[in-house]
Amino acid sequence: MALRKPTITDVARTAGVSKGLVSFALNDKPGVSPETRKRILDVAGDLGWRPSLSARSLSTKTSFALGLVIRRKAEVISADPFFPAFIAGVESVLTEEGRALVLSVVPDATAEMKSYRTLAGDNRVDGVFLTDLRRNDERFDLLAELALPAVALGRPGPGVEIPSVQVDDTHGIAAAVAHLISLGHRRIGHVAGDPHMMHGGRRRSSFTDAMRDAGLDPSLVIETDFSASQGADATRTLLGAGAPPTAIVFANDPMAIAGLGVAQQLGLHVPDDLSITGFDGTDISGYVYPALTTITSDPVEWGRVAARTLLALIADGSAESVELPPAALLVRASTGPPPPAAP
Amino acid sequence: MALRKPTITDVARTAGVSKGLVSFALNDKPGVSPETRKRILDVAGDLGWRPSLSARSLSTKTSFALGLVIRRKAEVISADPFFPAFIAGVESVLTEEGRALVLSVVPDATAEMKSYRTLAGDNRVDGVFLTDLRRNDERFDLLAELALPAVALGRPGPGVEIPSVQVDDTHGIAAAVAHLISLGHRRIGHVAGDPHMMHGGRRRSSFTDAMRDAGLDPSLVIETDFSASQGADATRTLLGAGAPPTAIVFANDPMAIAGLGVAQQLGLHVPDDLSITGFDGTDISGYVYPALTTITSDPVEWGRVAARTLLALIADGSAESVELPPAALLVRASTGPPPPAAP
DNA sequence: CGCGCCACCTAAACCGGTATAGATTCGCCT
DNA sequence: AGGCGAATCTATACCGGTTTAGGTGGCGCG
Repeated sequence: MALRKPTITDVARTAGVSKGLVSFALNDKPGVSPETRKRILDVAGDLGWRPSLSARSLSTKTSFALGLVIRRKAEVISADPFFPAFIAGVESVLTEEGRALVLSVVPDATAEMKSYRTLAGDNRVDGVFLTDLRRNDERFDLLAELALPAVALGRPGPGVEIPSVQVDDTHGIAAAVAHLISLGHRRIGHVAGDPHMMHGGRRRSSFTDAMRDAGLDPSLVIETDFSASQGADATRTLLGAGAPPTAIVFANDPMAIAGLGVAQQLGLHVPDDLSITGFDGTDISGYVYPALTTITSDPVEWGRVAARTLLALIADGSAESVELPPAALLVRASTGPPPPAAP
Repeated sequence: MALRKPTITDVARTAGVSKGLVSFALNDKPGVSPETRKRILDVAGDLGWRPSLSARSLSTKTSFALGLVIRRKAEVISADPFFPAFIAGVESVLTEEGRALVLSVVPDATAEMKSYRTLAGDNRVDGVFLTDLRRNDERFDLLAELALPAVALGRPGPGVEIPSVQVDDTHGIAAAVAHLISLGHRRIGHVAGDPHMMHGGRRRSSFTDAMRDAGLDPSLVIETDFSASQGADATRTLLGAGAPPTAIVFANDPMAIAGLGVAQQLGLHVPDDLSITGFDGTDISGYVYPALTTITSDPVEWGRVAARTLLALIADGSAESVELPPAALLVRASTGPPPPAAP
């Protein structure tokens, strides 16, 4: 009756070897004859031995877990469809590797810093994912101080050496603008995300660049915090201006959906009176009416690749950054030619 | 220069006591004189000592972490706004307690079971949250076998002894039906969730009960998996029927939004031609047009209470179930009187 | 034949805490 | 004065692995 779960000592005794040798066999280190190794592993299998994670952690100082710190106010967290999908991707890799994901959701910068410190200090994780990169991100210094391996989601600014996994969303925004221009739009607005975040800033400058390249006015931009609420406000502001845009490029889907709501509330018909594009290709964006033209990335794949990259970084001490396929424009029903009235 | 982080031995040596005593002082156990205790804690503070989590885990067999296993296909996970908010609530409690949340996202039942086994076997967590309760849920037996403390989200069926934290969503559905009836609706449909899930089943039967109590036909119900996609399909089916309903009660917000999209696509005006209610009170539901009448729960609070309950269960070996304030109806613009044509 | 070397394996220290058994001190009681 | 018990503290085993320092035996080679 195996009441207690077997330990390495049980395995050693049963196999008639020392426990050190069992450890060698387990981690296939040299110095164990093939026959002995097989015998040990067989015995371990028979006994149903699974080495204790805590004991391993204590002696190796690794936790076999990765960390993800998300900084979002509780009210806003649900609005962002990125994380659940990203996490699903991460998990699909981690479970195969017998590792776990430690999640930390914090409301503000102070708590965020403390969270990284605790995660590292308690040896809870062997590495972390860095999301929502910001300009002059304090976290880079912190991670260096803590000697905590990290993979960035998105391109860190120049001078930062940590590996990253990114998609080129520039291309997607440019494609959206090109699409709208080809439909005949000339006054195009942009409801941008948080300019302090790298991706917010990058999408915004992609928009500006694309407009300028086309010889159009790139100044119809309103910055937000990516929330549906501010997306709605921004839309109202844009549409209330003297010469409102005939199309609006939103920096994410929830804001686009909120913008669509505002337009409809104002009695505008989308896309006849106003064209709208989203960003992210969330599930729900295909089911609003009209279905949103949006720019799709693949957050699940992003999670998978980021997890593999971080594991490689931890194992090898270095890892190559990865560029995922660029975000692609998915044309649906929320974009069309501008109204005849507007030139 | 403290290169190495201090250990209990350093503290003991500096304070001039044995390390056992330091351990006692730390966990305020009896047998330490007040002065000595203070001196030890002072020294610990000066040295910046933080007890090693791995070492503690090894000797106490507790991990100071809680687990959450989410079973969702990767494609669907983003659609569910519950989890991010719930997790934010859990975290707000855990960070204060110096505990972490280990998240596991799995695609199917097999992986789910394995996940619980691994979490328990590796001693990764001291307890778990049980979400998406199902009828004859196999997890109850599994958790008993693993001797893993758990708190259920929602009411487990009879005969199950584990503590739970729940909101009475019956009340919310009933309120929605009452609201629609008071507006004059007589043919009301219901796009239900997964009947294998407890909350899906309960909302459905609440609907049926409320309708029957009002003397109305409770049979206009279509079951779905809670996804926007199936919500859209169900709406099309209901509206395409011989005598379509004048109002539809959806079992969650994403389906309601998808249903709204379908209605608009069919040229119906909401709420003049069709009234719609959602469920969950997600952020985005207030920004679609018309803003959704919905039933609000408070998933953040739910997370907080669930976390506290699970911690109490782990600490004391037992905990009281908690009933949260019932879900409340939030009347917005998507509900109104039925069209005159329909009696 | 004796030496060195390599392959294989053991013994024991170690990671940093917790827990238990026993030592010491001191006050109090008879 | 002697003894008992409570309070306080020390020494040490222990949790279950990893890792290092040695030890043994067999073989090739001069």
